[in-house]
Amino acid sequence: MDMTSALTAFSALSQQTRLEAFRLLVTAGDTGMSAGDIAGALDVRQNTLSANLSVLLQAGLVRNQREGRVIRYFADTDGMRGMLGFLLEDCCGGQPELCQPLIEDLTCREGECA
Amino acid sequence: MDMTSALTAFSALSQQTRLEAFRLLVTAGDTGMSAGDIAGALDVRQNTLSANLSVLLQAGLVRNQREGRVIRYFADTDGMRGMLGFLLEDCCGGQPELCQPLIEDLTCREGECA
DNA sequence: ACGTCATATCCATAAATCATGAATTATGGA
DNA sequence: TCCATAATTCATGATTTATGGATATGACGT
Repeated sequence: MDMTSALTAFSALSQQTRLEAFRLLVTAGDTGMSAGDIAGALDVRQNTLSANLSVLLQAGLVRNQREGRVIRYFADTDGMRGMLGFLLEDCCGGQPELCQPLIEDLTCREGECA
Repeated sequence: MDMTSALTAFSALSQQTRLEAFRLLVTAGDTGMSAGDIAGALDVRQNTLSANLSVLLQAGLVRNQREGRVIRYFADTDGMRGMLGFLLEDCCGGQPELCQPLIEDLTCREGECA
């Protein structure tokens, strides 16, 4: 992940509809959601959502897949990882004590996870 | 962290000078950097950088502290944590298998850290 | 008090971004 | 082939954002 890609990713998440859509897809996990369902859930017009999804696509934060008439979208884990890695890159290498508690907090609490 | 704060944070990081400044501060850790040093390192005009730092401040991603004539800036770990937590919120709760590898990859490898 | 250095703020202009409506492509069923 | 549905693309006007010059604040040394 380079500076330009990271900027594109952060920029993509800096708009309400896109951030909401992305979080929806993160929650949906491997199941994903169709463009129409996302539009319905967020109460946004179809073309507006479509434009926003394509921004997320270009940013590498979501993937999509045609299923008949429906186009299903998924959060792209690799894209997220790249973005977050870029942000924290030298934090971990240079200043472990800054990075460690941050990671710990993100990790699931109380064994809820895995 | 609510939607509005998260949007402000992502928006703050979606501009090159600000993203560079923030990463610089992440690397600097507890030492922080003066506004002037940041401007020098990034080769940006003083007033432009000042405006950008104030955006990062408002977004809760950096803190600052006056030291005589100099104003020293620091990455705000709590702010970062809030932003990332918001982004991954229901990923962890709802779909552990999506979240876990992401966290693992961010965690320092090979015991380099801590 | 004065000069100077380090930052911040104000203001105007240039540039980027966003939601919308209209038109378009692609798919599946009758 | 014709129609309806799902989604995208395009052009536009409105809003937002970035930048640079000038100016203001605040702190230090003399």
